[in-house]
Amino acid sequence: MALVAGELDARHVSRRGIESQRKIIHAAAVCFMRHGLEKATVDEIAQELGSTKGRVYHHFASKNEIYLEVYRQAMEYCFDAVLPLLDLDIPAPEKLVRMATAHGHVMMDTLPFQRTIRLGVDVYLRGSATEAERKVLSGLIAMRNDYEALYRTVLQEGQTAGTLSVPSVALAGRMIMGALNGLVDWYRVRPEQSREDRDKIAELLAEMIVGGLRAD
Amino acid sequence: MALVAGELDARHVSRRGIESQRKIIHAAAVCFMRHGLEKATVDEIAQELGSTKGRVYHHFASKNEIYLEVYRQAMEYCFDAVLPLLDLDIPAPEKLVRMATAHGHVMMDTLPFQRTIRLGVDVYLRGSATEAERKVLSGLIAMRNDYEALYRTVLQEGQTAGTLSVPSVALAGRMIMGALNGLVDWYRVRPEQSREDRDKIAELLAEMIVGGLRAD
DNA sequence: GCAAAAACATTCCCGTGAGTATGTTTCTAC
DNA sequence: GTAGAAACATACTCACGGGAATGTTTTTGC
Repeated sequence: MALVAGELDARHVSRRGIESQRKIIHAAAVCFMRHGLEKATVDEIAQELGSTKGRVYHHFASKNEIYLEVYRQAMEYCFDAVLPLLDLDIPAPEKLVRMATAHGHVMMDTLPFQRTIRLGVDVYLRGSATEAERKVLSGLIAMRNDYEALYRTVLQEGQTAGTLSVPSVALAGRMIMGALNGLVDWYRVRPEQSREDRDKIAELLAEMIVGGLRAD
Repeated sequence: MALVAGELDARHVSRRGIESQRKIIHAAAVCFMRHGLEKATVDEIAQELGSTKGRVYHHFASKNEIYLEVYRQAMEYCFDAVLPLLDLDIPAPEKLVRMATAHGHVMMDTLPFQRTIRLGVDVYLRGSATEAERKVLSGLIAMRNDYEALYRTVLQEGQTAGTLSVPSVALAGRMIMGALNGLVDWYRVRPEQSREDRDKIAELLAEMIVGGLRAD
C-alpha cells in the first residue's frame, strides 16, 4: 500500500523495493497508454515487466492506486520542469514562452504518463474507488490546479506590467493548457526524429500560443 | 445493425425506429461522459432511457457500435457548424475566428458527444472490435482529419495572402484543435449561465488562439 | 382483421479480469 | 547461520457485464 508514496513512507522499503515500484509505475503508464485505463489489465502490466500479478499486488493495493501514482508522477514531471523558470527575471511574455516550451518537452518526453492522465482523469474511479483513493485523487486534481495557477500568475504579472494583453486570465490559462496538452493526442514517438525536431515543435507551439496574448 | 447508419440505410426503418435510435445514442453519450466508455454499462444506458437492454440490442449489434455512432454524430455537429463558414468571402484571420468560435459553441452545446470522443478515441476498441467496426473507426478518424484540414486550408489561405504568419500550418492546426477541444475538459454546464456567457467564452477563446497567428 | 415483422422486455450464459490466498525464494538483521 | 520479513510466483475465487436466447406486445402492410 503505497498510497502516500509521494515521499518516503517512513516504512521499511528496501532500495530494491522502491526501484521495483518505480518500474511497475512505468510499465503501467505504458500499458495505460496502449489500451486505456480499463482495457489494460493488471496481468498485462505484470507481463510488461516480465513478471506476474503477485509482484504488482505486493507493492500496490489496487489497480486504482497504481493509476493515482502514475498521475502523481506525471504532475511531478511538469512541476520539476517549470517551477525553476518562475524565478527567472525576464519579461512575462518570454517567461511564458519558456514555460510553455518546457511543458511541451515534458509532454513528449514522458508521453505515457501524460497520456494516462488524459484518459478519463476524474471520470475514472467514479464509484469503484475507496474513500481514501478518492481523497488522494482530490489532492492530485488540486495539484493540477496549482500547476495551471503558475501560468495564471505569470499571465497576471504580464497584464499588470503591460507586456501582455489578457482579456481573461482564467480563460487564457485554460487555452494554454489545452493547446499544450493536446500534444499528447497527436504526438507520436518516431525513431527517426531527433532532439532538434522536438525542440522545434515545442518552441513553435509555445510561440504561437503566447503570441496571441502579447500586448501590441 | 446500424453500422452504416450515417445516412438512411435503405432498410425498413420506421419513423419510430430511427427516433428510438437517436434517443439511445444520446443517452449513451450522456452515460459515456459520466462514467467513461467502459464503466458505462449497456444496462445503464437502457436505464437512462427508462428502458432495458433488449431495446438497445435491438437497434445496435454491440456497445462498440453505439460508441461509433456517438463519434459520428459528434463529428457531424462540428461539420454542420463550420462548413458553411468556409464560403464566406472574408479575410482568413476573420474566417478563422468565426470557425473557431463556431467550434467552441459546438463543444459546449454538444458536450456529452464531444467528451465521449476524447475518452479513449482510438485507444478504445483496440482488440475488442470486429474487423467491420475497426473499418468504421478508420473512416471516422479520417473524418476527423478532414475536419482539421478545413482549418489548415484557411491557414494556408491566409499565409499566401499575407494576412497570417504561420510558421507551420500542420502545427498551427494541431494547436487550434487542442486549444478548442480542451473546452470539454474544463467547461461545465451550469444552470445560471446565459447564452451570452457562452458567447463570451467562445469569442474570447477564438480571438486568443488566432491572435498568435496574425501577421504583424 | 390478420399474419408478419418490428420493437421491445426478461432471462440466462459465460468469459474476463480484479483481488485473494497460499506457496516459494531471496534478502537482511543480529 | 538462522529466524523472519520482504519479494516475488502460482492458483483460485467471484462478481460483473456483454451479449445471446427467448418471450411478449405493438405496429404495419395488404
